[in-house]
Amino acid sequence: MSAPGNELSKSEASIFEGLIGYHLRRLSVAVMTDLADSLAPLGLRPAEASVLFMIDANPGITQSDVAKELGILRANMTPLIAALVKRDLIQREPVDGRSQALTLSSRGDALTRKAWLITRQHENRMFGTLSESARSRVIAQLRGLWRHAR
Amino acid sequence: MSAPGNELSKSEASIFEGLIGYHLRRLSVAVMTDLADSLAPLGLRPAEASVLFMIDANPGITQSDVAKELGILRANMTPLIAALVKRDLIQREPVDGRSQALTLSSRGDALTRKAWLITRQHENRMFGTLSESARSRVIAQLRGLWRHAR
DNA sequence: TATTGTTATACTCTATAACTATA
DNA sequence: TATAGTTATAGAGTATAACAATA
Repeated sequence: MSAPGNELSKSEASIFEGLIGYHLRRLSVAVMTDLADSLAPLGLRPAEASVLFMIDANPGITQSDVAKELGILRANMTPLIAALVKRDLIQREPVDGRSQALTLSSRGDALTRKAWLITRQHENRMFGTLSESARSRVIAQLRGLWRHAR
Repeated sequence: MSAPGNELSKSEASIFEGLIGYHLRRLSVAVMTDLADSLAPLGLRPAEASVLFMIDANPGITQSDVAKELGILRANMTPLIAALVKRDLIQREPVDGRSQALTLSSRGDALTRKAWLITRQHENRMFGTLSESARSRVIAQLRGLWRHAR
């Protein structure tokens, strides 16, 4: 958008300029695209990486608890988890007759460390112009708006 | 997330707490969901409403210019525009042998006014806790980060 | 040659309903 | 009765390639 010589830029701005939701969505899409591109060399999508981070921080967590934490529907967790098991990134062990405890395999642990490094580099690339205190303020602002919005 | 008595909340926070992208995405999803729910009674999705707003502000704009402004691929504009024409919300008139000028029909104009009102009410509901100056600062912040990110 | 619009296609994300087996 | 996980399915959003008609 807003390409030089594009005569629509002015009116486009006047329509959506005052809408926070518009700018929020536009930034979120750009950031997610960059994260997806950054993780792609590892063969991971953002949702898969977030599942690995969750299991890494909570060894033995069950599939449905990962789903609850990440806001993913249980029905959609099944193929996601199955793909990670098939790639030998995570292991499943029965807790009882229903639940499965999830842990990272050694390959999964190594890949998760790489994914976490890439995610931090991505954050610095996207938000590195902000000071540490500015980042904290932004996060506090976004958290507050989210708590009110949901 | 963060339901009372959920013992995973602490570790969930510790993983993603420092990531602006995480909070950005979470807020964007919540806001978009509210907007979609708000527009649904009109039979409009956010993308369709944004197309109507664009045509309203730029009568005679072509399909591909709407696509460029909104970041929608031309291939995906075809069914979107076709549906709005079929509902008699917009009209197409040939500019030359290739391009089609888009304008709102009287029904489309009436619906667009309702959609705009709903969008403003949605914004006030989501961000009404912010003062006018705080909203301007948030927009400036998001714009700056977007220009750097894309 | 480049642009407008179309068609076909495919992948991802999200969502609901119905089913099993277990608690 | 409620929960964990699965299966099937469907609707959106997004993406690429190839094509016809026109500039």
